Amino acid sequence: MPSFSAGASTQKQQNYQRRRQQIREQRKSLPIASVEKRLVDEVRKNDTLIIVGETGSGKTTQLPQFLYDGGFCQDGKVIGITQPRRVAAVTVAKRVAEECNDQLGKKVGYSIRFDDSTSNATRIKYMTDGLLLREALLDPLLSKYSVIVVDEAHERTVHTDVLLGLLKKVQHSRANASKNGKTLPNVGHSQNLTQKACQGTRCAPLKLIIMSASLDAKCFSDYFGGAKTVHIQGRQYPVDILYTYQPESDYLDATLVTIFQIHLEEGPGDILAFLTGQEEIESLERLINERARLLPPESSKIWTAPIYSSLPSEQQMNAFKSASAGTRKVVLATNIAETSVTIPGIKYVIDPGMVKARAYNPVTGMESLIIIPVSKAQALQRSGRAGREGPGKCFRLFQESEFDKLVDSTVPEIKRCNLSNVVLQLKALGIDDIIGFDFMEKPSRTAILKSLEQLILLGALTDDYKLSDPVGHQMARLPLDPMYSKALIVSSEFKCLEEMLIVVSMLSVESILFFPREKIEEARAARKGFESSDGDHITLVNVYRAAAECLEKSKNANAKERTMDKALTRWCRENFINHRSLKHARDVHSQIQGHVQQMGLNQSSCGEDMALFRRCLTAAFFLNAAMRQPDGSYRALATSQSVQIHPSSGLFRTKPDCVIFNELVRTTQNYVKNLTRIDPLWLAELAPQYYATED
DNA sequence: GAGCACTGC
Repeated sequence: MPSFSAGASTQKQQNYQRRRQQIREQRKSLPIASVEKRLVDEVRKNDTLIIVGETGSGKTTQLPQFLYDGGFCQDGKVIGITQPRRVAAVTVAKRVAEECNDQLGKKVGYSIRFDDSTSNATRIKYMTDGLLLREALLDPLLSKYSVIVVDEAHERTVHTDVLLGLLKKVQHSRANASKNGKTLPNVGHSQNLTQKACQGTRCAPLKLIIMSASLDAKCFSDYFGGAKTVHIQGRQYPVDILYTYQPESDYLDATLVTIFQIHLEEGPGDILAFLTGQEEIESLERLINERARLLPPESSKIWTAPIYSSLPSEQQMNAFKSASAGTRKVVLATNIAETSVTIPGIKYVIDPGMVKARAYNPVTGMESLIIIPVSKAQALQRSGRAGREGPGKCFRLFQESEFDKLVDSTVPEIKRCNLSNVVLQLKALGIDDIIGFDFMEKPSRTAILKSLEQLILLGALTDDYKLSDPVGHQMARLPLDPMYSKALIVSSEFKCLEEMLIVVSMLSVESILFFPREKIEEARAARKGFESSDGDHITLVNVYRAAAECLEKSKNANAKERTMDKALTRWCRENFINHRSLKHARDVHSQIQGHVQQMGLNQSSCGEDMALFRRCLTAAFFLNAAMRQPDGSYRALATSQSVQIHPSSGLFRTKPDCVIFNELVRTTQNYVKNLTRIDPLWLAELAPQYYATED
């Protein structure tokens, strides 16, 4: 026995040494490794540095370690690195912890919503950009950070843009604070918050590093007063770009033809085609499989793998599997494959040049999804997906002259979405002048005014645009759409917070009920069991409670957590409920419950009194009321738009006189979703400020 | 009788 165990441990030791050696070599071979000293020097010399690093440069994993070794974590200070996506924050943190030969959550950790793996010992902290914004509400000077690295800044998410504006301000405040010792200037931040944050600590200047993969670093540099820009080489194989000679009128058909052209004429390697949505993917998949049957028997086979975000995870995994010998994999993907996931084995990319994008009309306040041409940067990102493992080819299904006409980069999200949440956050950070705020790219004046107006109607702002006390402060603390935050506060007064907490949790996630085309009747029958004739909100409460009951039952049977989860998964399958969404809703529920407890809101249930709950829904969502018209259509009262009840609503057939709704989407026509029937008289009674009687 | 790019707190 002793000799055996000694052998095993020697073996283990050898494996360990080999792994360490492998990591050292991988790190040394990264393009960024050769410029470590120069980078650390530049960070020492410059308060703000822009780093342009192409894919594969190693900037995300290496730079924080260089800075740590360079002494930027002295006095317990932390290096924070923000990412636009949760999964990136987690995977990079795990990798860096391994490179540091340390347990995750010690020196290296990550923090994302619902999942915190940091400790007092954490010095290199990966997190989502939205989370850092939340931290700023509690510590406006972000005083524990010596360096903040904003990664993937070129993606220009709303969170990134707000964060950049905020960091610029924080940097000024901290620079002045350290110059003046303890007398603190008030640079936009509310005075008492700033003082509290700096009490007893010396606020050293904040180092900012903006990392971007796009070549267009000038906009970042300009924004930060001509900040120094450093370029780091990437490691990417060459990709041949091919254009069509003629314009293609039908990009779906052109994609189909190109897939078979590659399959029959090009060497081995998988294909990735970018489409705009689920419907296109499903129809192209059918077409490919029909045509694949006509291939000559001696030719190699084609295997299609769809991937888009609402596809259940097990089915998404298909796209990552390799095809069997003699078969070519064709991945049909939405934008999810552009940045969020990397699919191995891709040699050919097909880019029809279109994308489904969110659009916002600040006049009507309506968001919609429209299909538009991609930007140059996006086309570049897509073609890069062919060069991850070897030289590749990208087939752009448009002419080269069309490429030149594309916009350089995608319009930042902040210019095409509802800003209520952004404005509320900025107000809570003590930034009062929103119109004058130094955004990197300013949203339209109309959009800002629209959100200010909405926040006043919700009672978050006073008539002179100040954050109201306590409602505005409470609303800003809740990580929810402002209208949902307000609904919780209202429900506390109506004594039905328990029900409203369930409703806002369920409304905050992707759709809970799902209807597979092939089993539509079964799905409908399953929903009958939860359905309320009063409308969809109460149906959602019923679903949530039934799921909780299912979990409670298996808990009483002393089941282990895994068994409980299995029971719930099965229950979801039987009832045609999206398990991922339900789990997410339960996470949101428990997080928000913590917040409302701290705020001391009245946590009671309305019991069986659903009329009370509907009155509460009316008081909360009065801005979204619609009346039936003689022709059977509806009119949204706030905007006078003509709308229809979406067929997914339980009230689709009933057609009540008056409803409140939570979503207005424009597709083939204007649809309202998530409805509850109400008495029209309640509007004037419960929202007199808005529905003052006209006669 | 319709359908939802992708994220995030």
